[in-house]
Amino acid sequence: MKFSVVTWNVNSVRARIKNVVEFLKNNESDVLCMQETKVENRMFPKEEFENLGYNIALFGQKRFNGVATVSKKPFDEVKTKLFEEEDKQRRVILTKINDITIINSYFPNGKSPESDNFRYKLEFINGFRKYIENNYSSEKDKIIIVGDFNVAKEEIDVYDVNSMVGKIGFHPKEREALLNFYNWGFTDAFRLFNKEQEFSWWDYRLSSFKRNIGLRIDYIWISKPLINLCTNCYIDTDERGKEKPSDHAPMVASFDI
DNA sequence: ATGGTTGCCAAGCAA
Repeated sequence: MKFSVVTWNVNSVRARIKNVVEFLKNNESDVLCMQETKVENRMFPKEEFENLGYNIALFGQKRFNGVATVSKKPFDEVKTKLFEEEDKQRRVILTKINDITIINSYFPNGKSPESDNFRYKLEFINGFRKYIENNYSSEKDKIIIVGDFNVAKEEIDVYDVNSMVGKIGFHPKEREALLNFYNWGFTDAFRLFNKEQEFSWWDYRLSSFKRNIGLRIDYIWISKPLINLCTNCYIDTDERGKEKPSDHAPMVASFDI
């Protein structure tokens, strides 16, 4: 049976609701994980998703951050506040559907490598890794980590390595933390199916999308039992070119479960 | 080039 999981930093779910509803109608996604919903739970546009047959799991806050996972199948478990480092800001929500755990995550941006925000970013990534290694087995558990990780994983994931030296999103310290997290035993689903350079985020400024100046900072990482079940993974770049887009494009992974 | 754009929410911050 086909099972599709989408991650999308929507940059405000209320500002993006038309694009999101249109996307779900066209794609019939089983699970959509949204980041930067920028809305507290009581103000979340629930009806638009319920009308399309989705169950909703929310962890929102006013103005900033906020994550939401919607699923056609009911959730068997919903969990927030997974680890200490993300306690203050609402950035992570775990859902379980059958035997598959999906963790929807919005990693801190980090502002600049000299800032407190950057130290928080590193603590967040390290705390997240600890939570995963303490609670899951990469060999046995079916676990999917998705979201806006705000770090480009490899050189191919940035538009120009030289101009990204020391910059936020590609600083050696955050890459080291991210790769350490990855090496717990994840596989980058996108790279199972795509060898070329592609991006998932383009700055709103300076016509970055038109010039294809972007980064691949959104990911779908899967544990070992899911590798052979994953049938495709791609970035829906067209979505970034539509009217009133998010600065991130959705990424879709399909599974045969 | 320390700019530019978007969103929240009504000034300035975060991205």
